[in-house]
Amino acid sequence: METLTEKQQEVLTFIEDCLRENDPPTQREIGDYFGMAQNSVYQLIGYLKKKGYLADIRGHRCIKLSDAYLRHLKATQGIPIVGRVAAGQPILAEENIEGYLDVQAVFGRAEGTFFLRVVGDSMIDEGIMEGDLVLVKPATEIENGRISVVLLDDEATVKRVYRQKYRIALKPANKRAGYKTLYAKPRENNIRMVGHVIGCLRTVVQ
Amino acid sequence: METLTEKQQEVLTFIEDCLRENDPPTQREIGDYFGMAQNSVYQLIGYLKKKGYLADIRGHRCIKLSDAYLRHLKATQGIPIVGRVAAGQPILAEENIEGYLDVQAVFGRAEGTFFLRVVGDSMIDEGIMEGDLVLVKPATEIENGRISVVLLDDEATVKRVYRQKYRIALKPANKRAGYKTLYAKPRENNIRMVGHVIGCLRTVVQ
DNA sequence: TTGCAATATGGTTTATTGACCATATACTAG
DNA sequence: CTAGTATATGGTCAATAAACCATATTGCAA
Repeated sequence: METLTEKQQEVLTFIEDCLRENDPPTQREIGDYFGMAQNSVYQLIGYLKKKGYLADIRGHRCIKLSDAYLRHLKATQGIPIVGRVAAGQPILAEENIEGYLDVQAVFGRAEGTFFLRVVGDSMIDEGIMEGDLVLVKPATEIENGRISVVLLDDEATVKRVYRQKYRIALKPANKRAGYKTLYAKPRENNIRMVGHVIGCLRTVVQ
Repeated sequence: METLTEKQQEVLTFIEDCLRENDPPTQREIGDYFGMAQNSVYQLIGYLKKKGYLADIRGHRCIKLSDAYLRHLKATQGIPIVGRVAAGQPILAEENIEGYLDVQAVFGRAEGTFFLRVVGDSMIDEGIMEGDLVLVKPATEIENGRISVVLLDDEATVKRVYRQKYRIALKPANKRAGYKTLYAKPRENNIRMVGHVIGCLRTVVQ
């Protein structure tokens, strides 16, 4: 994106702050904040629109960030992910950051996803432990080998699920305890596919 | 919170939708949307203010949710957490929901938290696997027994950390591979506390 | 030095907006 | 049956806000 002057950046930041709080400012409010006339703001906003940071719309108290800038923010505003740490660098140095995770994008409450609290340790070899929250994306179709949630006799179970010729295999992952693969027949057993596990989350007491 | 009539609820929902997109509506815009006069909206808004859903402020295009309602939303708007599934109930039925997780609150980029990509399998018994993202809250002090991130010779390591008399113990969790506890002496080794692990996150290809 | 971009001001105009009036209807609780 | 609440309308008005004009200053690049 085109670079901004210091003043423009200050004003843009102020506008962003206001918008974040759902309180779009008037030109006068911005002017008051920075101790300048409404008119200066009018012009500043003109520049910000021309440079593509603000949406090019007119109207009373209608100031908005542009779609392009919004995309830009989204791409850079996630939580930084630190990969390998370069020798001698502070941990959050540019070199160490392998990307940014937009938590909202991952866990966005978009398509009816939900968390399921894991009971039992049958999937411990997959790093899914008792008490974890697995993020479930509802689905009705089995995808062979995917870690999925199925409802077996009104019990929600997390397993790797395979569709076989006449039955459905529910494969646990706990070598130590030696859980056995469960087999369910759609006719005989009360089984229902709930969804696929698309994430696992564990929070530790802070 | 005081109950709303159907109309009031509709209008409130519309206002919420607009605000979510940082686009506070005018009374006229709301009226147009529902096919009614600006005046009806004026009155509706009056009710919503009286019932405490909207902030009691006046001004042009200054509509806002009240603090009370905002709090209420925050408490109920997270991703639902499904616990035990009651017999015969749909998975997302009221009875099954043990709470709501406000992902933003947990992962809020508040105090400089960041994710660290886990390398190696030394903490696998704690369910922290290679490739996982551990959420790290920066800290300088060791808290005995907490899973922490330390920088040992410019290598970020996740371990349970203990402060002992003359050394620091870094305890892995992988019985199968038989990793041994590392001991580091602050004088001799280049060791630095980075932070505590406050969460672990794994996302699966969707 | 000339010209342009950025910043700044005061003043004026026009459009938008919320507020308020009178009024009407439907429905419910007492 | 009556009073009150919620919903609805049209009309008017005052406040607010953005737009735009003329103008000035500063600093930088050509």
